[in-house]
Amino acid sequence: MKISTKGRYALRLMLDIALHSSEKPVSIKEAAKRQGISDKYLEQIISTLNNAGFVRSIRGPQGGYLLKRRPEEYTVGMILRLTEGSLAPVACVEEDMPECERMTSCPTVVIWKRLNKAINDVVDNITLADLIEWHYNNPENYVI
Amino acid sequence: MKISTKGRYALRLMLDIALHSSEKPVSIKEAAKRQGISDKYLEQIISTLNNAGFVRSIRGPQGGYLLKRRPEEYTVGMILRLTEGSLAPVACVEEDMPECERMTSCPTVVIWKRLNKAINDVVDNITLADLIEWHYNNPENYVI
DNA sequence: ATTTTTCCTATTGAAATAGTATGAATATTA
DNA sequence: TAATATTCATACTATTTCAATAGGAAAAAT
Repeated sequence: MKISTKGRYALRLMLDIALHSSEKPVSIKEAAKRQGISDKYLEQIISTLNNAGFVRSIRGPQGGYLLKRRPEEYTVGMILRLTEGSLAPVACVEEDMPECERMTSCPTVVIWKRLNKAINDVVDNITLADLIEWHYNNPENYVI
Repeated sequence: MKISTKGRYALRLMLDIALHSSEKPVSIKEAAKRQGISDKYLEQIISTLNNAGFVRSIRGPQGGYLLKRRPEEYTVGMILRLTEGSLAPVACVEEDMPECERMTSCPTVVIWKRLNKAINDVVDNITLADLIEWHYNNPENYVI
């Protein structure tokens, strides 16, 4: 029941781009350094974000990445699902899952349905804009 | 972000014992057959439950397992945490975790805290007794 | 004594995780 | 136009986790 580095790094990367792309695109090298993450690994992650159209890429020197949309248009859920895959705690409550034949009599499915809803309610109601706002409201982040 | 078979099987096993031990202990062979799970694998799982004192074992022919306490005394969370380990979505929000040094300025920790709370709120508020009750309230389970 | 059960530990194959590595393609700028 | 900085694409690898299997010892009932 863990969120892997892929999802966590993707979130930090999106946030890093949001916070640092006001003047110029954010290169992976730059973001990797700031975040303390391997740049080769981040390259793989940005590729997923890029292919999904979450960011726009600019090649060559001075190139890098920009968000395609405004921060309020990305939920944590969108980013995690893209990079992690489904967040459902068990396969049988995933979207477009052919119902398991003992679904109606399964004594535990109610747990998974509730858990699934609880997880979705959290991740689908926090946006990148929220994270940015909280970041700026935290005095720690001015002590630089 | 998946619950593994260990946790899911442990839950089904506890429920199976709860439902079938009124007259005699439930043997692993029996439970494995009913649940359609490998009995050797279930043996490993029951051993965890037994070592934790969740069940009482009786050896020899006509032996098997009984719940140590009443169904209302076991939450889903107790069973899942025992068999799966911590349910925290990331390590840094686990109990007795030495705080990560950038905790106070971490822009994503708020997500993990909320997610953790949402997960705990679900699993710590469903007991085996609830599962049993729902089971009996489901007409499907009488069509046998 | 035989059988049925739990108990204990080791092994295994497959998949997922968390990266590294290599190099091509593209664009900037000197 | 050459050098450089970047993205883009793909392959590889080491480690760990997952989901069992396997084999046999110990205990208790008949």
